[in-house]
Amino acid sequence: MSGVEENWRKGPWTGEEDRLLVHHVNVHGEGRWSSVATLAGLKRNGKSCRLRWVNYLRPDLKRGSITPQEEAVILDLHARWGNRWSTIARSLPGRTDNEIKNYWRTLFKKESKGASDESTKLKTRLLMKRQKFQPEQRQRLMMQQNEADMKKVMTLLLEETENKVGRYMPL
DNA sequence: AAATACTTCAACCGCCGCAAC
DNA sequence: GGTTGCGGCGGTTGAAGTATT
Repeated sequence: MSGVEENWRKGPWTGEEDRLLVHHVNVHGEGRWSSVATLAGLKRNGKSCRLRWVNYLRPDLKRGSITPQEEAVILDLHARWGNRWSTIARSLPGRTDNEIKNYWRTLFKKESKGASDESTKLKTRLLMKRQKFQPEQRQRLMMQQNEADMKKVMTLLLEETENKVGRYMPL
């Protein structure tokens, strides 16, 4: 314990703070977040800087709502991996773990309220799949599947869902 | 038009694993 | 081998926005 109480800024980021952080990362690259505060002139701790960059400022982030195809991918991967949001996010370029986590929670709320349209029927089916999936099996699968395998799975899944959920109404 | 309920999502918190010392 | 600091992760919160009454 250092015992030193830092008075880091908290709460929503201002435009100026964003600008400073983006500039810093553009010049120095990602990483070494704990030193970003002093280097970039921000009164934010490293975690806060990293989070802001990863979840909001990264240039490769995809804006806009989750597509039906992405939703199907999320549901299926959640059935495989459980709440491993960062793992799921790696299969959805431009989407963050935070975004997926929030989306899942929203979806789950809707689900629990009960609905009968086509899209929710598919969601329910996929959720049932998840419940049947034993933890040991999931563990074994985790050990077996490498990144290349995942890519294959994702390609197949996307093709499959294009056909299955093509009639989805966007949320 | 105002009050209230509900939803969304950015950001924080606490924990864990890992690397450096 | 123990300690410390950092990055990353998942769970949670609460402010702001939106819908409903």
